[in-house]
Amino acid sequence: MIEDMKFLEEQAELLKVIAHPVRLCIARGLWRSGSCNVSHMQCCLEVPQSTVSQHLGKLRQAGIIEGERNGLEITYRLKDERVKAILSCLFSQ
Amino acid sequence: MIEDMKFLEEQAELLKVIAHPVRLCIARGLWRSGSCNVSHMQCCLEVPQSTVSQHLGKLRQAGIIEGERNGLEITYRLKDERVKAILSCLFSQ
DNA sequence: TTATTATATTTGTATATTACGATTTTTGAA
DNA sequence: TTCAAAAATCGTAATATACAAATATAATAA
Repeated sequence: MIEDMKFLEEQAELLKVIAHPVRLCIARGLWRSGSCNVSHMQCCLEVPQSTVSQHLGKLRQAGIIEGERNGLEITYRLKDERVKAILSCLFSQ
Repeated sequence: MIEDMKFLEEQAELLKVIAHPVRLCIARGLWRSGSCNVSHMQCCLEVPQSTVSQHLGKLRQAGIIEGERNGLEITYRLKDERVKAILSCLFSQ
């Protein structure tokens, strides 16, 4: 019997949110550049606007990113330290 | 346009394999203890034998674990360094 | 041999995830 | 006001995943 199943489920959930090529790409981009607005992500990723927005929604809901509105645009940035650490495991050198 | 989409897809796939509470529990257990046989995992996890075996199959197929047979039993161990690094991000102190 | 234990694989099915067009909301400018 | 741009949400079809029962395989002992 595992006592901390709840904790394991939370960590698995965190991994699941970044375990998608588009979301991982967004997270890595934010980790590298600091911030980015949605339009720019869209043209980099070459997927429809609604698809990008849905992936951003998942990342946002998980508390991995947060957005700040500047006029029409919303600029996102990474805000989860565990995710930053995982990204550095996967993408450092 | 992202040039290394293939690489991103591989890394996302790796994350997806460990992004499940049972598989994450198995991976963490092997990371902590070095090795474990299937029967012992089963009684810790309290899920049916076929379910444990299917999760082990996914981990094995992804190259994250490998098993060695000793008589009737098979002892697994972690063999992926990236996964060890991710586990230490999630579970160190 | 036959029986038993440990593990893997197959199969059916329920559930979850994903993609994407259409629509809506929010904001700022004319 | 009205319009256009940026982003979010909705509806839904396609795909993937998880699960457990049943069956198969591998190793050992009697």
